[in-house]
Amino acid sequence: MSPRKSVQQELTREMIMDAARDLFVQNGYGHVSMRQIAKELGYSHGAIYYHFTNKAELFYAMVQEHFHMLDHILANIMEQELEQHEKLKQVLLGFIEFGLTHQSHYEIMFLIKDEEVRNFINEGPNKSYEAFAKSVYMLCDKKASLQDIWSVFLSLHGFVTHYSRHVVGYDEVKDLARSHVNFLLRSLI
Amino acid sequence: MSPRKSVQQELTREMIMDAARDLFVQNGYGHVSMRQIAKELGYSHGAIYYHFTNKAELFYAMVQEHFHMLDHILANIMEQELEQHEKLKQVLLGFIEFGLTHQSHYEIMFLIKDEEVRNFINEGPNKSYEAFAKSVYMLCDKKASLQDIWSVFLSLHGFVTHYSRHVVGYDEVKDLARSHVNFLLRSLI
DNA sequence: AATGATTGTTGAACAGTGGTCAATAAGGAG
DNA sequence: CTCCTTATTGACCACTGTTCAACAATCATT
Repeated sequence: MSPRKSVQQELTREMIMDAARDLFVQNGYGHVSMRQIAKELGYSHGAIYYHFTNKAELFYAMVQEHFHMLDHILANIMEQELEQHEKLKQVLLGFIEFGLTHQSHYEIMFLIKDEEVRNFINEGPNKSYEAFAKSVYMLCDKKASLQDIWSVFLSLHGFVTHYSRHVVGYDEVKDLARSHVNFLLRSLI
Repeated sequence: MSPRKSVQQELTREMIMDAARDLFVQNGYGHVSMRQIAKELGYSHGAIYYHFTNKAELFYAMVQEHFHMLDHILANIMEQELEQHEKLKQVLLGFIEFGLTHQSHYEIMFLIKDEEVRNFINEGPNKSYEAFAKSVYMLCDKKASLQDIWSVFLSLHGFVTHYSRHVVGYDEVKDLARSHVNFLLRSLI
């Protein structure tokens, strides 16, 4: 039974997440095993369970980062100096771009049914959605109903989900995204 | 080594699919094992592999049935005597109802990323979508663009996907579905 | 009726999974 | 130089999808 490593290479949450992120982005949630991650790091799989209780917890830790990322992207767009209508368009496109650029993370954020993972997801989506909804509401001169904003979200979600499934990058569907957003804006304003 | 069963109880594709359907509807694709299905049937799991090459093939066989079901639902609505506008509404609502009533099947039809399953899926979705698109096109007096119809589909897909994730039945979101459909129709016509 | 070929079922085996846990050693504190 | 906490290991468990040699039941042919 070989012992633990010396302190300069002690395993950390960060290290695990970094390794997991890479594998995860390449293969998706379902196709990354704890043993793979451990191997990548040069540790035994048991070690990971010292730092994370679960596969689910490990992946959700990464997801939290990405909800923040989404919030930032949105906030950035809001701070730009653009015509209101154009800004609204950018917000919706920004959501799609985020979803298709971080497909694997979008998957856990909004797609995974796995109860174990979902147990960790509570505030994340709600908070992000609230920021999204508020932005859209402002950019519509407060003329849009909450239900309509919700419909917009669901419709963007549909776009991302569909093209995520066929593993397409954002660039490849930029034009379609634009057209979709225009379609949605037509009934929003 | 116990031998095979006598002919009155010989295993068939139908029998396997029936058992699989039940388990699958209850637990979703990822949480049904071949051994479970075999147990349900009173056979060893190896026997299933005589009739289906794969778990993926088994489940896709069921999915094909459900694409036909979706087509029928659509065709039924089209045959009803309704005002055009109302009929269009029913088509869109019909899609959502189908998706939320057969969540597990919708999952494989439109959601699963698994390459193995996707290898079997080729014509199914395309054919169904074409029928859907044609219907919508007709009911709009041929005034809607193909891109808009595609956007409608993606938006319905988003609705189903979202509420599927939270395992809600159609009845519980009927009103929301209606509101979503109205939102979409507003920019379609 | 006997023989042979085909068809269908079994269960052991394989490589993989997530997760647990006793054993063990490294490093710090006294 | 002890004691204690902390981190790591790897055997182990129960499970997964899949393969396949062994074998029996059935059908076809002589």
